[in-house]
Amino acid sequence: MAQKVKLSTIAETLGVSTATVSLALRDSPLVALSTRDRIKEQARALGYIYNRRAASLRTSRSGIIGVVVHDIMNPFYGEILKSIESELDRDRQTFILSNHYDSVEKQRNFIETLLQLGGDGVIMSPAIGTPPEDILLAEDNGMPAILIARSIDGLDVPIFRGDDTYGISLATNHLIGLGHRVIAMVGGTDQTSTGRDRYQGYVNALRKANIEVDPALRIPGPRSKQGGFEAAVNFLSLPQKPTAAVCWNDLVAIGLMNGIARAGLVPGRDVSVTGYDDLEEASIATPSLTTVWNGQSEVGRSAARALLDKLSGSHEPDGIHLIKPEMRIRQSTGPLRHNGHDH
Amino acid sequence: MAQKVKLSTIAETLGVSTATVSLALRDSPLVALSTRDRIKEQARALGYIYNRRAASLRTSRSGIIGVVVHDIMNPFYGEILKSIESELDRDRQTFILSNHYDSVEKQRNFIETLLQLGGDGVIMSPAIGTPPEDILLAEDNGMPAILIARSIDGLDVPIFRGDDTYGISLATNHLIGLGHRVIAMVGGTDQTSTGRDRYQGYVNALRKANIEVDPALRIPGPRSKQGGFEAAVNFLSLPQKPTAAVCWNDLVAIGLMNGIARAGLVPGRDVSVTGYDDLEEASIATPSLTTVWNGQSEVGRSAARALLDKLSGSHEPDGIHLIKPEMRIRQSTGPLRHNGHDH
DNA sequence: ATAGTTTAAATAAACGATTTAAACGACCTG
DNA sequence: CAGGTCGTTTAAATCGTTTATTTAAACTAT
Repeated sequence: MAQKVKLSTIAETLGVSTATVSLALRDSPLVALSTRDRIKEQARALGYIYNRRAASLRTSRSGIIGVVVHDIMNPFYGEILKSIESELDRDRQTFILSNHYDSVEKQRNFIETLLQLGGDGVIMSPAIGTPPEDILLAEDNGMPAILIARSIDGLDVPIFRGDDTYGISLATNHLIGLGHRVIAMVGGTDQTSTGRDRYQGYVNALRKANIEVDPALRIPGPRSKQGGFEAAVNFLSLPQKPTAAVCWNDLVAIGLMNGIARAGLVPGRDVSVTGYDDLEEASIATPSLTTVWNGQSEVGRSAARALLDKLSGSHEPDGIHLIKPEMRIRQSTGPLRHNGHDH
Repeated sequence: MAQKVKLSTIAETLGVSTATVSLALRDSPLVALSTRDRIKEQARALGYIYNRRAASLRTSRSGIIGVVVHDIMNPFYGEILKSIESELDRDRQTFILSNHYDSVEKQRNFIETLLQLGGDGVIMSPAIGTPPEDILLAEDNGMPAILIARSIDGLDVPIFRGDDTYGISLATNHLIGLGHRVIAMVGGTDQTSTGRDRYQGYVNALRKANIEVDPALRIPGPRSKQGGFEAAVNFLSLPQKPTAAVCWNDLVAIGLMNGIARAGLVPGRDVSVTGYDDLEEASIATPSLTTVWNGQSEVGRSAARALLDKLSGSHEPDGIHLIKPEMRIRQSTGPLRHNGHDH
């Protein structure tokens, strides 16, 4: 490796000061145009590489933004991340990604690392049980946080997420409209705000239609394809013989449909299934999945935008921002058939 | 935000020098044990946050490792990333992730950013058409690179990947063993080393079984679930009426099966389908997918390990490292049925 | 010509850590 | 008691930028 090229290398070979070089490379009008060109040309010729840690030590702006979610391999977060990425790219910000797998400790480690690196801000979907202090740690050290997808009680930090209560009621109403009366809810957990909101939305819809809410029709837990697949056994052996399932998300729904198919029943005909999120995959599943679009791209885009705005001081995006979900009707739901699915 | 706490803050409140504090916090035996304890306690009490950019400016080691792949949302890379993550975590290295979506330019930007941040090393699955210079840019600036999954010709950099030629021949042989003679190959591209290797493996297996290779049985292109789904139409209208398909990867295979099912045929009975990679999803697909395990976890783990070893100077992992793939037989393949799949 | 402006470049002090050589005191030892 | 050793601490240089302040040169206007 050749000797490292720095500002002073350029300065010396050109007989100017490092200050001039620094200014010139950032196109400051304080430097004469001709000098600027000469300097830039020389920088290129020498293969100069800007040292951001030296710069940020001085300026205390690193251009680094952290993003931490439950699991980046989960396509729901994947779609959010994609839109965050494209928004941050536009502003030439580097983003550091991490999973917390719902471990508060792993999440705290990440925040600490980010602080050490001088991160400018952080976008996060907080781990289950995140204490407000962990977020305050970031804020108190000058690193603003924006929440996505999940809320934390007792914390005044901007948050962007879908309107879960409303969204799940859309799905439930759709099934009720098709004549279903025994509707199970598969997956999710009461430990997150999202989990509580979705269950509430389901309950609300049933009540409004004068259908009695039977807690035994709730199969909590599953949040993945694998989970939905395994829940099928459980679902099919419910004594109430549900004719439809409102699932926690698309993954659970697809897994559940696979499980149902494995048992010899036809999802969409014998049992109606709804998903949630409207992942790309929903439309190519067999049968294609009736689901609720949860505004992933919108959530990611606005959260990133909000953070950038906050950093540039243009305005404070405080409070909660709800994205309105939309129904997507496909083949996995159909009218109630009176012969049911006796097996 | 309270006044920022730095080494000198601790030093002053304790009446020692910053040198002592620096040494103490890193547990140097040069500092008396009692002093060390006093200092660490004070650091905690004041909420001191280590400033890595200041440190790395001096030491030129940042603790940052870059990882760039085609698309982190692709579960194949996801599984690799997961094992890289856990290996790097163990060494308390921060990793910065990026997609290049096969854009050489995006990839170069990433490498440049990483250099600016003083990245210690980079693990990458190079974009299609990556010129060797782009990798050398990293190496020449003291940032060693390790390749995964894809090779680049004319470059002497360690690489870890599955043995594609061998792996795909396993799948092809499996189908031949079941009696199939008209076997299509769906997906992939000749633009990557992987693509060429897999096609070669397929051709080799057919030749060895004295089956004529018909180039028209190759449907190149698809690499995603969506792609496989769309390729089904194409596949089903081939005049040769193939009874089996060797797919580029699990995603294509699952998409293809969905497409086949949509056309009223039963994958695994009317048409045999093999995948490649053995993603978690393969076993819960309907029907469960016969596929080839491609050693993702192994690739990720060893690549990360190799980089860490190289950084610590313990040893150079030069050359190519091939992971041996293994067959996973499930429900999506079955013996040739002589009534075929006329439709 | 002279004072006053403008423009261009240079000087030097940060930023917050690490590290090396030197200082210091206490404690031997012959 | 001069000199050496050992354990602990520190002063000062350094890493590569940015930026406020100075300085120098070049115009302008009177």
